[in-house]
Amino acid sequence: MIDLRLLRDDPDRVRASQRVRGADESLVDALLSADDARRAAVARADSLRGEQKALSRSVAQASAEDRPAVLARAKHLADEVKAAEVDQAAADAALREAHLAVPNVVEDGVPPGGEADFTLLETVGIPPVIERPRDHTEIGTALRAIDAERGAKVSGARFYFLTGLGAQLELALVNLAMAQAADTGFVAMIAPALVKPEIMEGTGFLGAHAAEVYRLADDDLYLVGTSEVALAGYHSNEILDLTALPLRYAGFSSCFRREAGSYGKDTRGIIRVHWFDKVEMFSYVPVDDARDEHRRLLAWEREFMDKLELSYRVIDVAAGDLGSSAVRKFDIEAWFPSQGAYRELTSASNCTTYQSRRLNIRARGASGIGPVATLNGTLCAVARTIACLLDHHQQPDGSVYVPAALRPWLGGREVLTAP
RNA sequence: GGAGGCUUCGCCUAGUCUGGUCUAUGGCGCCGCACUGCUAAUGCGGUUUGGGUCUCAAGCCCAUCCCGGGUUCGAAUCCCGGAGCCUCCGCCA
Repeated sequence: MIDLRLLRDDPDRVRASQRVRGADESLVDALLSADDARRAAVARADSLRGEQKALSRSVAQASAEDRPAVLARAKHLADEVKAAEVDQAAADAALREAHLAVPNVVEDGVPPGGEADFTLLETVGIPPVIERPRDHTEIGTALRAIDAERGAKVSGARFYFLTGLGAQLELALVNLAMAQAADTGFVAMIAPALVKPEIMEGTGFLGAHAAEVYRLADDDLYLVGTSEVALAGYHSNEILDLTALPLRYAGFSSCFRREAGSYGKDTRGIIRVHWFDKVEMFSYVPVDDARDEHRRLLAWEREFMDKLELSYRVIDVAAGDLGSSAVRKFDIEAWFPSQGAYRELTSASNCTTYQSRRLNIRARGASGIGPVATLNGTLCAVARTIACLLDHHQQPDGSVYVPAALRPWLGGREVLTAP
């Protein structure tokens, strides 16, 4: 939810944000009028309620002969209050709906446009030159690290087993990511993959991307699509101590995505799957520090990429591709030789106060209680990272080079070879 | 899954049976002031959270006693539904 005060004071800024997102500007005016309507309804109900309260109090003191008349008036007033409260509830609901429909106000400098309109910030490393590169599915199958066929047999398309070296590789990546996070001051977390509706709603994933989310109807729970969800919900309905910020968590959890509408995309291998594990960085910071924290998250993501000795590029995602919560998003795309293309491995988003408002997370400081900013960044989305490692570090003899940073977690192994 | 108990403004707590100055008691903590060589102690005052109004200052008003309904002129209090925690029984990795 955006700040209604900002909306009232500077609606043009919100309109401009909608424009660069390619989103509907009229939503801004709908929100403004819903806000006005709600305040009017609240004022009316409040004053009626005040009147009724005063009259009610007088009932006990009224003399016996006055009482019936007072009661009759009070009863009438009670009906009016009830009607005003119905109006207020409707106005509240209308405001909330209009409020949820407006995405976060994008940061200055974000490129306008859609998916293809990103700005290239930097290219790091030189993509390896490989003659007739094989893709990760072929390599992973030969190493008996990935068993996609049995994944499909047991769970369906876009499922897989990591076996032997593949399983060890996941554990190594998770360990490496968690070790880096701990060194950087993050609190390690193993987070639930099932969350309540209000948490899912609060993180903004039930808007435009609702079709992506698995829902367990029998239990009214959602499967998270990213570890960010549980980490954002962790402090929901809390007032944090401003001096205790930043609070930084590194969460490990499974993530689930329906991949609705992605038929035909990345059908081979484990690049786009219904389930994968992930280590995610999540920060709660003072509002003024969000921009800097965003750059820090990106730097830590790059550090991890460098440890994996991957060549990659950093892009500034265009406004139309941001998602409702983020004001800006930096993606790291690593080189996949078999595809001759850079593919997204990590993503760092600054959600400013958008999620914290929805989840009712605030901070108490010297100048009172105020909002906090939340940010998230991928440290390691395991399945896709394994896919990239196999592809990027493949050797002519079919083995796979193991980056030095990963070796301690793989028993010192320098190359992966078929067992 | 079954039975019982509990949930009050940061923490603890009074109030619930018997509806009405509950505009929620007291303690702890915290903040301010006073006193005092300093600290401590003591005294006085303040201290839930959100919303509305407003010269966005004070003030005033409304909501808030786990959540949602209901009864009533009036609900922390009565009724119904739900959640969480605790104890016991059953089941279970």
